[in-house]
This record gives sequence, structure tokens and C-alpha cells, in this order.
Amino acid sequence: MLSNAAKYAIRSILYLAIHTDRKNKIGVKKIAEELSTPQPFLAKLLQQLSKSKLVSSTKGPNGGFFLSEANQQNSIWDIVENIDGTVKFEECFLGLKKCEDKNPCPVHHMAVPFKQKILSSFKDKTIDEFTREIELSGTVLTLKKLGI
Amino acid sequence: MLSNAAKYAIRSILYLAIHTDRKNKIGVKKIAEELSTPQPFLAKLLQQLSKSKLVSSTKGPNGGFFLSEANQQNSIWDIVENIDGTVKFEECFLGLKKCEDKNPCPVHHMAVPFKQKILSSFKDKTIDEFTREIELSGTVLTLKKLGI
DNA sequence: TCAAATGAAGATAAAAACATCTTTTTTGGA
DNA sequence: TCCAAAAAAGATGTTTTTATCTTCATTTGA
Repeated sequence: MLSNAAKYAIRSILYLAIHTDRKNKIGVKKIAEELSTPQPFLAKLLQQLSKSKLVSSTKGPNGGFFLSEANQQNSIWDIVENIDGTVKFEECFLGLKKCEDKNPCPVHHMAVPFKQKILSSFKDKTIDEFTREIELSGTVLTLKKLGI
Repeated sequence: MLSNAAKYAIRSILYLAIHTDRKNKIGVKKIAEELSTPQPFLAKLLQQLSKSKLVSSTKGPNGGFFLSEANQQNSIWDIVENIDGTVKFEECFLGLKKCEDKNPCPVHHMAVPFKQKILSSFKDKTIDEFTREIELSGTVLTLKKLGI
């Protein structure tokens, strides 16, 4: 459903939302270590996200990536769109071109409510709101601390 | 979640379940046309499924593919396993290695019930039962008739 | 001012997924 | 017996995804 790239991107942005701001930046190296993602690949991703104004960065010593207040007002869906586009997420579970309520594929009625749930969760909340939930519910972005 | 290959495979097998038996076989060409899938690619897939005893076939004139009674006792999950393996389906939605109830990723609680539903629907029913449901509920495998 | 840290950019590469082409084997029927 | 139809098998090609490497540009702070 999501490419590796999109998964890395989501996790990075949530990570940045929790650990950075304009005054506290983090470099790719650290981020990649914390999230256990391939470092050069993540660097590319963050570059793209930066160009698309989904994350912020500064160069030079003490530089790094961070989420500005503006960045925090985007949604997870904005990230997915930027990396994967919308197609993969919206298409039929069995690959039918015109699977819809009136001509459902055999798993349509199972797949649709789930997709809607995920979609609305990705679209309707800002990164900011999402992160606050994460902090409340104690969900997890990296499991490095737990020994993988 | 599912590769194209797995999607084609599932659709082919359900198609064969509905339209064939030991006496009424169908060739790749026809199947590929009906399901709008790339023909040589589907041929490869059916070969693999045949070698794994998930579909049956005979060579020569009037030959083709069909689902034997034994084949019909398999589950959709058997197909998925055979084509994609189990990993992609079971892994965390955000790619975490140890995402579980006690260390859930931010979308864990949404993703898990869905996966369980799909999984049990794929594991617990035989092809035979699945097809009967399809016939009852009028869900659709190909939309060729509808003009795509 | 300059060295070091950092992101940006572009080229390259490896692997997986997706797809096709060609040849061989089998087999029913004329 | 021989031909044509069909699957089986194996080689090859293409595209996308994933990943790395190298060089360049920028900025801070000593």
C-alpha cells in the first residue's frame, strides 16, 4: 500500500515533529540511525520533502532538518501524495479498474471501510495533531531502544 | 499489500473456479482476455500455480487450465503464500520490525483489525466456499462486460 | 578568513517486479 | 502417422523501486 520511501518519510516527519523545532535541528545521519533506515536513501527523501516544503532545513555546522510551525500544519496525506502519489492507495485491492460499490470485487466490502479509516486519519489531522495523539497514546516510531 | 502477480493469480483462480471443471478447460489466452491481464505473464503464473498443485492443466488440443475438486479445497491464502510469501501481508503498515500490540505504531490499531478480517477471509474459507459467496453476492472479477 | 559540518544535486548501481519471446513437450484428433 | 493446439520451460528484456557514491554549495564559529 505504501512504498518504503513513503514509510520512511512518514516516520521521519513524525520523528522530526517530536524532536525538533527551529532551534533544535537534527542531521540525516542521526535520523537514519534512530529510525534504522538507509542513510543516503533517507537523505534523498528529505531533500525532496524539503523542496516540497514539507520539512525545513539549514545547511552548515549546526544545520539539519526540522519541522517548522508551517510544516506541522500539513497532513500525513500530504507526505504520501508527495512520495507515492495517490493511485496506489486508492486502487482496488484485487486490481480491478472499476471496482466500486455497484460492481464490487469479492473483498471490496472489507477493504473499503479500512481504507476510509486510514485515509481520514491521514487527511483530517495535521501532523501537529497526529503527534500529540502519539505522545498521549504512547505509540512508537522507532524500536531501536527496545533492541530492534 | 498484494503484488500484481498475486492479484492476477487470485482473480484467475476464482475465474477458473466459476467457469471450469475437469470437463471444461480454458486456455491462457481466453483467461487473460477475460481478466484483462498480460497474457505471457499470466501464463508464467499459471505454470507456477500448476506446479504447486493450486490449479490443474492438461496439454494438447482441448487442453487448458481448470480447477479440480482438490484444487477447490485450497484457500485464497494458499495462493497468496505461493506467489508473494507471507511477509508483505503480515508486516507493519509503517514498516516497523517489531510493531505489536504492546509497541504499536501510530496506525497499528487501525490496521490490525482490517488485516485480521482480510486474513481470516482468505484463510478460513476454501476457494469453493469463496466462489459460492461470490455467486450469491454478485461480486465481480472482470469488468470487461461493463466496458472496462 | 577558513576549515569543518552539513544539506543539495546528480550520476550510478543493484535488486525486484513486471513482462515478453522462443523453443520444447505433450496429446488429441484427422 | 502426422499435424495442430495447447501447456511447460527457459532465456531475455524492461521498468520501477531501492539504494549508494561522488561532488558541489552553504554556513557557522573558531
